[in-house]
Amino acid sequence: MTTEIPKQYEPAAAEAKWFPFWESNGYFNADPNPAKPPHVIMIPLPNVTGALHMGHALNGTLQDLLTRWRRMQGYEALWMPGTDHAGIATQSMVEKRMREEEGLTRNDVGREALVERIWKWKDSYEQRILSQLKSIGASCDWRRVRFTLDEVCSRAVRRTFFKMFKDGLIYRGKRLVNWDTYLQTAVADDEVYDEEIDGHFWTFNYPVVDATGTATNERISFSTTRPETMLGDTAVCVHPTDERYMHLIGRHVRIPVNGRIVPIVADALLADKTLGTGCVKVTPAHDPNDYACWTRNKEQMGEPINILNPNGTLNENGGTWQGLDRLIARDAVVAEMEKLGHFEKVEDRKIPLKHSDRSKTPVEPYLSEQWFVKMDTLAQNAIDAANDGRVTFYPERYKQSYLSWLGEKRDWCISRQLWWGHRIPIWSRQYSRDEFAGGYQFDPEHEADHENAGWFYKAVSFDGTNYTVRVCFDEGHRESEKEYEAAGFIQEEDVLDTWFSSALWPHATLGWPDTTHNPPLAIQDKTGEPRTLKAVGTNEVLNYFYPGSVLVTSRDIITLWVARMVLTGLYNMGDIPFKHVCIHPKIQDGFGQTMSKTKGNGVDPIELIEKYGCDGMRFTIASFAGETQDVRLPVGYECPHCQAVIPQEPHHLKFKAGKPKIKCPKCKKESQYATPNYVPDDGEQVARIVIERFEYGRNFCNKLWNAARFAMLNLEGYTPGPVTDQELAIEDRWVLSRLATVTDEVTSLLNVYKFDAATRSLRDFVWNEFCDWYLEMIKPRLRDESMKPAAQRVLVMVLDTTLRLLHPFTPFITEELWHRLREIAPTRGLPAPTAVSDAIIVAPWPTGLKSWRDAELEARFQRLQELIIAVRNVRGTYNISPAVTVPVSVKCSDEISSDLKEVQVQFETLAKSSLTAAGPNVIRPNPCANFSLGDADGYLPLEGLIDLQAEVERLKKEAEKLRGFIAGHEKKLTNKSFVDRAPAEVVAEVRETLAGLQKQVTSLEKMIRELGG
RNA sequence: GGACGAUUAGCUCAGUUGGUUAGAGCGCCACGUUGACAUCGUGGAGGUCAGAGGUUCGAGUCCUCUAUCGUCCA
Repeated sequence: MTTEIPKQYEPAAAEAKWFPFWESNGYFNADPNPAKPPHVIMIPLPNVTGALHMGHALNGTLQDLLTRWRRMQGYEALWMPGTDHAGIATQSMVEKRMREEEGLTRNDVGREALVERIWKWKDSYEQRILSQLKSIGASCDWRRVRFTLDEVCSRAVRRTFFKMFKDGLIYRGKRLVNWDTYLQTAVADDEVYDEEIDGHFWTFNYPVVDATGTATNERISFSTTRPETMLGDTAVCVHPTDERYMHLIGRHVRIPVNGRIVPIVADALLADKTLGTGCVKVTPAHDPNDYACWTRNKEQMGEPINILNPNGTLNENGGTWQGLDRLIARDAVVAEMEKLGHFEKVEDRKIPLKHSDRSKTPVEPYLSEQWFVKMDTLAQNAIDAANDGRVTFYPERYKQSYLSWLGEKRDWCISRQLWWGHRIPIWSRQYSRDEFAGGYQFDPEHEADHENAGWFYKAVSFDGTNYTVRVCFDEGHRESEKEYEAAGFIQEEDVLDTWFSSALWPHATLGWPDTTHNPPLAIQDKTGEPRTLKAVGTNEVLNYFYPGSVLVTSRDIITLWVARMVLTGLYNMGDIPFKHVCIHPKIQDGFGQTMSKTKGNGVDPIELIEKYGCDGMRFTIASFAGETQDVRLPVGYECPHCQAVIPQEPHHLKFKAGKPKIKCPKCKKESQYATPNYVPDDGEQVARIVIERFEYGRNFCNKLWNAARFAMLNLEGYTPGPVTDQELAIEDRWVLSRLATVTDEVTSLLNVYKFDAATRSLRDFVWNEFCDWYLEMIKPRLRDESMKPAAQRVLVMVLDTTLRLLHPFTPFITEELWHRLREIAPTRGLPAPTAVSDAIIVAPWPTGLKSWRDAELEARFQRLQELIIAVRNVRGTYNISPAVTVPVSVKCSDEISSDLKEVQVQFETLAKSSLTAAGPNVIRPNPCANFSLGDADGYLPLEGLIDLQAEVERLKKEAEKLRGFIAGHEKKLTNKSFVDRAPAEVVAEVRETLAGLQKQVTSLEKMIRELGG
């Protein structure tokens, strides 16, 4: 060994060294390779609105873990990286900043300039995100990085839209959106927030009319907070079983302010008998609930009536009030109703109102023209794929949310009134009936040629007055597009929903729809000749890597994303995009709130990596990823003055003006603290974020480091060579048996994505078995020249296998140790050694250890451990100085005694004691300290060191505990139904345990008597 | 309103198909720096498994209800 081995693991050094090593050697790259099976993971593309937090770190860690594991197993393992343009979120961030910093709106700068600004934003965040991913050790094929708006992905979007339009799956329809009248755009549901405002609650009535439209004496009363919407009413609605109104159902009322006659409909979902008058007005174009009611009662109500212009003023349906702002019109309508005698009362009321997050103004529900994808067949295909098991969810229960959402088959609204995104590739023009009949200016043959060539599709619709011609082009026909533009065709202003492009991610990133070339690499391969095969005229990358293996994501996008990927994969590729869907927990802060960018409670993984090391972070976070629970990470701030940890409180997360400070309760000093809301002053000592749970992983890494350090310090003179059965000590056979078991466990746990159990299994093995017992037990042999070679060989083999098992979890430390170990022991293994690989990242995953498993030996070994622990227990109880070696004699069967003699030397190493005698004839010395294990009784003659009175008490207490135990068992056995009905082996087991307990308590009682107790 | 999940030690979580008197890490107490590791070692204290019913020979585990929390969909 030439290099010093530090006493502490230094993560930063290993991280800086090994990531570039892996990347520059091309170990992350995956190319079609017929000699290997593929394993493919597509990253859940992070959006470019902001930096990653611990939720992403968990997601990334698991994908990397799986990728590294499969790579070691011999798969051609591709982990495809990339980012998402996230339409509305990104555009609104940029618009907001532009407004705040320059006072400009998007209309001031125009479409092109805005989009250019957003690209700049994207570039900087994408870089940040990708570097964060690299910091967590992500072994993505970085050459293949994609972005949903890049050329490759855009082509896929364009083709999919074209195909769907041509197949009649895309149509134009009306939909209620949240309309921001200030910014004059629709905003998504997650871009609005609720706020209570002071408002009014008016009650009016409408006169009921007879068949001729003449008012009767009856009136029907209702209440509203938005009287102006009366102008758009298309019905009033009552509950079908409301006795006050049942006789009116099917009759009509007249809206006094505009004279329109509308029906009285019955709808149990909208009307509530117990609220107010029990009757409500229905304005489908301006209220989501009313709109839903309209969809159920279309035939009676007629078309919804939109009364608003995009800027919030009344349109032509406002009659005399046309052009007035809706709020001014509101007063006018109230006054008119009062004048006409239909006003009943008004009261003040707090009204919850949706506001646009972007303009902070109230949004209006607004019926607008949108583009939709028909879901019936598409959704059904995706449902079938999950039902017949082509797509499997882990854990299984998440299949339900997938199925129930798809089962609704609600058509997918894909248009967004934005500038950042894939612009809808439809050009349209209206023709009057005469114009259209007078001949169509494009040569039909010309169009037919385009259509036959497969890149052009035309759809004509007629609304009774005008014809609308819509044409759709596939990608790559700009000249033809220009021809149509010259003829007055205009391209749609709207862009596609971001999810439309991310739905194509699994095949778009592999180059679809280009089936004749491999997809271009985003970054040129620095490792020389790429391994990509050079067959001509096919897309081998797509052929080889599709369908993918597993999608790793969190449950909140099962509907938005997972379902849609399956649906488009089936539609475009005729095959599912991935076989497994692994749903992992969500990361919450200490208050049970999901970490998110908007809440400001996100913790940057980089902070934790700096503090706990990348591997420590990964190991900890992998230990969270099990079947059920979401994970809480209580956050603290470390006082820069005294290092005390100050727990985070909710107010720390609220945005405050100025530089927020935190006061340390211990040293009473104040300091600025790290939050996503502001940047601390330069040179200021900042209270950094700490999450103490991550010490778990950091400590584990340090333990591993030191175990390996110990091993390497004791490998002087190591020689490779076979190890014979005779050379294997009991601890060797035990540790190998345990290692074989753990290897099996970890492998099968990873197969079903139980990362938490896998980390536990590994930690327990490394810490509680390898370190606590095995390393201690081989110390004597390592000091003995004749026994050393075999001990070293076993030690090296166990360490080697352990490192490989750990590599997917903790890649950096294992790579570092692998290289250090390789210097000393480049050839190793049992029973006969072989040369090891250049790097652990490409070392084979451990297999074939089964023959080492020996359950009987493990049981014998466990008896030895219990004996050692019992001795330690006595030492602990009497606080015997570690400097003192205590004598122990053990009364036991010849069998146990022979095992004991084999490990006699271990009593010194493990319990600082000397085994003076063992066997059936051992006589109990008196006075002494005692323990009983049932089949082995131990005596420690410690006159002067122990308090006999206390010893009697201690044994009595122990016996008492056992008697309780025994009572429970006896009770069971005297219970006839238990003996009769429980399975025989369970009854036998209880009998056996009881016998052992009785033996143990008998021994204790004897000891107590002999001590005079 | 619907669906899914959670509630186990002071904190954060395990607990496989029901089967000894329920485990881990951190924290806490005592002792310890002997040549791998104080980011450590040894020993210890600490839980009527949210509450109430039920099924069963036997329930943390299965069923019903209640309470609280989380998430998604309306």
